[in-house]
Amino acid sequence: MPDNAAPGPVVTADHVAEAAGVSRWTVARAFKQDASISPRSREKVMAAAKKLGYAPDLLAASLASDRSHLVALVTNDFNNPHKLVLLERLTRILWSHGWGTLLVNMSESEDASAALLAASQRRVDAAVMIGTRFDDRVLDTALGARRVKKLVVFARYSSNPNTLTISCDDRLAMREIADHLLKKGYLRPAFIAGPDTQSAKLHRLDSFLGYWAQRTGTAVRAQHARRYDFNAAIETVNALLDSEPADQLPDVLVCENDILAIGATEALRHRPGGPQRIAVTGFDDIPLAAAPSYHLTTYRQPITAMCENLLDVLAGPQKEDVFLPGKLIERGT
Amino acid sequence: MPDNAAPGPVVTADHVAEAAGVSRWTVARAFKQDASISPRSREKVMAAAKKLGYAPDLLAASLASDRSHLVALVTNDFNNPHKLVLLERLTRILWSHGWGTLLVNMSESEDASAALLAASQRRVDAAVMIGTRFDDRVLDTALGARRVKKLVVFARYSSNPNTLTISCDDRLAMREIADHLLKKGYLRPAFIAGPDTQSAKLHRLDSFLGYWAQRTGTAVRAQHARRYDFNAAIETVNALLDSEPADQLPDVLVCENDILAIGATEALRHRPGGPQRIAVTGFDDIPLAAAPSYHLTTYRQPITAMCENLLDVLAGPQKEDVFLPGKLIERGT
DNA sequence: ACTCTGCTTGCACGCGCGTGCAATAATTAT
DNA sequence: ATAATTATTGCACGCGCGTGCAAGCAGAGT
Repeated sequence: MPDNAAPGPVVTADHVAEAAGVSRWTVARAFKQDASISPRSREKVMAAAKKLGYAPDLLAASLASDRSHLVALVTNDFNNPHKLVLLERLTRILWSHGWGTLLVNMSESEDASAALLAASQRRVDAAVMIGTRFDDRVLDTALGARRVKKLVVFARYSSNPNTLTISCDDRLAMREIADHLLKKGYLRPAFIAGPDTQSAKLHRLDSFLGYWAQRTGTAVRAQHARRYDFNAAIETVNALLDSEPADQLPDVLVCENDILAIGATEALRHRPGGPQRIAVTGFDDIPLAAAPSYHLTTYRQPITAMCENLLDVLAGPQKEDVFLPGKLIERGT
Repeated sequence: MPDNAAPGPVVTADHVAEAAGVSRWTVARAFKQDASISPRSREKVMAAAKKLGYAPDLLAASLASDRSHLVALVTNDFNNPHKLVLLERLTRILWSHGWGTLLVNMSESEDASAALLAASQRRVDAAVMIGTRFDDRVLDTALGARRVKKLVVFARYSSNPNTLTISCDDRLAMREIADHLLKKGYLRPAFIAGPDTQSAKLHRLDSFLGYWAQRTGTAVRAQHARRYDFNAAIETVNALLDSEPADQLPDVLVCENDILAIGATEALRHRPGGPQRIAVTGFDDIPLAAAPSYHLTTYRQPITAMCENLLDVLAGPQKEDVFLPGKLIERGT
């Protein structure tokens, strides 16, 4: 905390330099992590800086160094509370390591290029698509057109070779869920999927179907919701149940995420013919999943580990795609 | 869309100038809204810019002009899905008007000064505290120490004179809710409040109590939750109900926001002695409030109007605090 | 005392663009 | 046709700091 705030003109490194009796560059060194500077000079500088209330101007630093320490967080799905968890973790961890986060909303267009252009005009060091639907093809043009140095796909998959994926291991996750269901004696699961599955941004559907077939030799029925929200899930579940004879109903609904799972629970609970006793599983472990009314068995993504991987990616040169194991959260199912 | 992406060196205004056969400053003018430039030059410049894939560097522009067109969105409550609605609306509207949004997480410290310092180092033109709890006293030191040019408190109240408040009109809202309840014949409301009320960041509690007393002459019991989340609400409601004789239970729980309301509903539904038939109202109209299981009567804040007011504040000189009317959403209650 | 090594400091130059004014070209008035 | 206006364009300077190198300095070795 500065001893006396200088409400007048902005304090620059020059002022500090003068006050400390050193050159401007020594001031810069004092603020740099492992710069060659004597402890004595650093102390002098820091004292002067504190007195004047100086803090380096990151904007000017960005321009000079060509590294902004800014990353764009790009999203287009603001309906899912899980986004909030991701945002909280990402912003907290990134800021604590010196990265600023620009939040970019691409829900208007479904077109990443506009969002990435905007981000690149701010000179971000990287753009992170967090849990977003997007067109894999536009990424190339967006990358080529403007200098987005790194493009990370977070909590989703992309097969674009210019992109880096950091995600939960969906295949493993679905196998764990399937194993859990088999152990509990369920025999006829149905899968409630969302729109992302269709463009292979998530591998939950095919992983589950494949593994279930492998273990039981039976096929699983899947139904797609139009959007990731309660109401779409309710419609979808009703359509599913309406289309099956009463004696062939599924005994568990495996949902691509918690939003769909909660919608599914709602649908089952308010069926025209009275509540249905069908189990439900979700994915993400949003706070509501733990509420007594749902008590949802779900799967928690390793968000902190994913964020730490992101830090590595930001720091170093391009690395390989990362798929991390999450954790099955057993509740009511 | 650039005709052919230039993957090599970054395209600057100089390159465009050369390609268009004009000076660099004419290029700048072509991109400026109402600059004095002939239509012909602008066309030439735009054509060249398109061909080269040029877009102005906002970072350099910020440094040169001392206006970054960046605003910091500061938050510390990532548990409430309503934040996501606010963030979506704010980012969409601000970006579409040329403002970049820096998302700053201050959930670590409860201390705005660290967050504001970080923001100021990025030279934001304004910081917006969105629905945050904060210590009113630190704002001054934070403002003084570093140049945060404008500080806006969004969806909360602040009495700090150096701050601008843009919020829903809580007083009016609670009166509407009270009127609605009276019309429906409720007689014994209880108020479930959160921690913010204690520091007067919200006026919902006292507004409701005051107005109810004025209209009925009876006092309303209030109970505070420790945090804004389901579980805290569940505890709080159970404590409230346990402390009252069975024949003096409230007939409606008026909750400070939807999170508390949903927790309250959960608590009532899972009471040890069986479900309680007590009505619940909320505030914010989060998506879940519309789910069939809750079908919550609640109050929708005028977010879009609030965002447009924010735009005015960002564009012009400091204005006056703004309190906008929202809308009662009548559902199950 | 002198040289060599390694540590510390100073500095010229540039990052890409905005501002304000001066110079030039296009237009209109006389 | 010439002068008076106005529309358009060019330019020097600076925003605050990083980079890479060269100069300065202290201690170790001989």
